[in-house]
Amino acid sequence: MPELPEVETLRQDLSKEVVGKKVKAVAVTNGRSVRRHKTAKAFRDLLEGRTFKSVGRVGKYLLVGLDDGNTLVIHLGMSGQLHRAKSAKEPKIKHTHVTMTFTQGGDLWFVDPRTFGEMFVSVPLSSEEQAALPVSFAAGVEGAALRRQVHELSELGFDPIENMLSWERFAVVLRQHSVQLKALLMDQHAIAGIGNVYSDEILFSAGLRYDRLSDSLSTTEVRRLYRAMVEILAEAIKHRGSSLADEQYVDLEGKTGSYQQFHEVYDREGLACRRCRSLIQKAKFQSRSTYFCEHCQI
DNA sequence: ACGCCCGCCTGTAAGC
DNA sequence: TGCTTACAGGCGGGCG
Repeated sequence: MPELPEVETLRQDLSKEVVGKKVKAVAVTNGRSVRRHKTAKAFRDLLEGRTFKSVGRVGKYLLVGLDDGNTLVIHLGMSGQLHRAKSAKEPKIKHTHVTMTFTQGGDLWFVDPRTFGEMFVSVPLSSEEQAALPVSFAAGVEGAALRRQVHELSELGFDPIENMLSWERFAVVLRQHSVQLKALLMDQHAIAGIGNVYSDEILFSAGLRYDRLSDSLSTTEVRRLYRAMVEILAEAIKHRGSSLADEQYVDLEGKTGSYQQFHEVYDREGLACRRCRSLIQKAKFQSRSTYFCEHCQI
């Protein structure tokens, strides 16, 4: 479940913990986690001996800049975790699929029970190859250089924290499609980083139903949605993300986030809406659960 | 061409 | 009590 706020929390911690560290050894114990590479050895060879220079993020992707110009890309999928181990002797965590050991000491582990997550090293394309790429609508906005460097991510939409559009341009994105709001918020090609949890929280905060069509909003409603998106995500980052009962999101040190205590709708079916006291509803939307307040969201 | 939905996975928990 | 089944969902790909 890690979405933008959880990934951003990890990005902040990683930039303190691993920037400047040199990778001594990489062990892959489940090849599925590095499935974009032909072999686990190909992945290892691109990482061993490299030094981590920076840690960026686009949407739900972590981008670790390497000293040779390549980028280590990490996506946590549903159940991925990164764990900072003090040493390789620490008790193993079940479902640890990739282990990195640093020359300065300490380990970074990639743990992922459901194996939807992945890691890969992205090598920049030649200028001819790059010219042949389809230009995503977000290209040209601030920060697009980072995205172009990782061509695998060239199709991602704008990041609402790193590269938020003006509300007027956001209105254009909404009017470009005629799609239900929750689908648009979760569409990574349009907006990068929002998943099932935060889409519900943003829509409640904006007072809009999940099934309202994106091109049906008044100017006031567009502004409310814009404000809700920025505020909810920023607030969630401040509280180090959400840790839910089954998802078990934890940070590098194994600590949970605390934003779940501020959730207004997600996983609150049958509980009273804190704004109007009517009961929070649960519905199926595109074979996914959706929580909302029938009274507060129109 | 585009939108929907399955398959990939495992752990947890409800239900019979 | 113990087994089976449903559910959780990000994302790529396939099908309609």
